[in-house]
Amino acid sequence: MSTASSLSPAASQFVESWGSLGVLWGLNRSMARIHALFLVTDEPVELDQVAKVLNISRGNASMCLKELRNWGVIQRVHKPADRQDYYVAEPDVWTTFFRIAVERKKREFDPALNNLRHLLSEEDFSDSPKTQKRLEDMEDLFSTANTILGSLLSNEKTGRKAVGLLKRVLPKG
Amino acid sequence: MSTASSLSPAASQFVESWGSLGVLWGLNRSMARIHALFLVTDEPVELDQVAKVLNISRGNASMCLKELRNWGVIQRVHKPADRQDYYVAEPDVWTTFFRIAVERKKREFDPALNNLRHLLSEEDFSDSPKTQKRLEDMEDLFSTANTILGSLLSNEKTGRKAVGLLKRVLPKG
DNA sequence: CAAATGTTTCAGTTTATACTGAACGATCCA
DNA sequence: TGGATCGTTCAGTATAAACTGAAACATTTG
Repeated sequence: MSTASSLSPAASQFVESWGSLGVLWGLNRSMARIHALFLVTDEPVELDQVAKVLNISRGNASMCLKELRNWGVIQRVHKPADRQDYYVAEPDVWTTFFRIAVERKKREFDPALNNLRHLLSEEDFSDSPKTQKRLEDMEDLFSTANTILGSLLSNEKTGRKAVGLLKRVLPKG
Repeated sequence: MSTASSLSPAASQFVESWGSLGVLWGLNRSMARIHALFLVTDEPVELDQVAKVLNISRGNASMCLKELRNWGVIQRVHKPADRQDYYVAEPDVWTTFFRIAVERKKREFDPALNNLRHLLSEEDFSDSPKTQKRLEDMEDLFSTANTILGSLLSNEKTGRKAVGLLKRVLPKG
């Protein structure tokens, strides 16, 4: 698709679109653009190329690459007799999706649930039955979400099966 | 729980925690704090009280209340012989959850999917089979998500049943 | 071990988002 | 009809998030 140093118009458009679209995944604009670049590039790419092609600073590129690696959606690779770091996208988009989901649950959902549980156990809201009920329902909702997410995300294979099953079993919207 | 003009320490703590936690739902801090205020308050509350109790401007309170109403998570109510607008939270937290999910799909997911489909149909990425495959997989992933979400969210009752089923059927994380 | 090459960090800056409060418009009531 | 009450809007301001670029750090090689 793309050469090492510039992008075709089509690829470029994809990169920019993915930039906004990536917010859905929880990536910021630069991270999403970089990820898109890898998605449309077969060859391993190194930091300088990323910065140059996307017109961002090396510092930003470095931080984003690190973060994308933390999320497990790109990998660092090396070429023989070349000490530069190259990066490639995780080839399987479903794996990518699951990795991000797992990571976001860990970073965002789990602390929120702990916080909520802590609040509801420490504090006494019970002088109003209606309020009490609502907060209990809220905890139930979060706990249920936790159970389902935990199950779907504990194991990628299980998750994929469940997704396939859901797709077949659910009535058409 | 709370009187009309101030909050108990417990309620106050809940409001502040929900403020950060609400980002998970897609609300900003003020919206989440206001929503939390309604969750721990039985009586209908009016704009001035919201602004005063949460220490935010009337303008901000007004905009947030409007937005929360758009999301369908609070309702406007009136007292006889009183022309002020009062607001109460949707009492059912699952309904609240579904309304927000429906709204976010509409606002965030659907346009993203359209964008992606448009890109993949208009542009030709096919000179690299690997890249082409990845983009097709991506479209498949989004389409599948669309089908599942559409089904779960098309009807609240269906959605609730599916959630209950999932909870029972899935293996423990 | 010094120079060259490649990577990371972070203080300062830019950009995007959220918030304020005064002005305006609408509705009610004397 | 004119003042009072209540709600909304929006230009300006504050806060938070993202990004830059130069300096520091690490690694390799002659």
